[in-house]
Amino acid sequence: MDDDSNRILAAVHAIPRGEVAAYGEIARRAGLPRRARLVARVLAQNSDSALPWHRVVRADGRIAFPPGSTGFDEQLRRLTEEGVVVRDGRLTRPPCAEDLDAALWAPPP
DNA sequence: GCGCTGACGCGAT
DNA sequence: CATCGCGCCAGCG
Repeated sequence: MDDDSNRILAAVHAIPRGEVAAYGEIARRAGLPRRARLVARVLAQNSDSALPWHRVVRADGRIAFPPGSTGFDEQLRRLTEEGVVVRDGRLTRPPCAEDLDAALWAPPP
């Protein structure tokens, strides 16, 4: 497990319940711009069951797994369970970097 | 080293 | 909107 992986995993852990982030966005937060594919690899390899990997989707709001695959179904199930609305494998509202920034950096009310 | 592949992203069509 | 093409990067044979 190298340092890059740890930063990526930390960024994924930071995604609030009910929110989602794009692979590229996670990479950016991990200090690894243009490494979206690396994020995908790390998630695929990761064994931590506590990791909210299902909150990571593609930049256009679509689930990365091929529709019908077990991974797709599992991610869809978990997102739905968190109240995230998914239709035809796509989020009703695509992941917004600014919204996520606000959610993560906003001071507690 | 080389080419292929993929849980990616983005602009063009 | 849906697709395509091309760039990108790490693993693997």
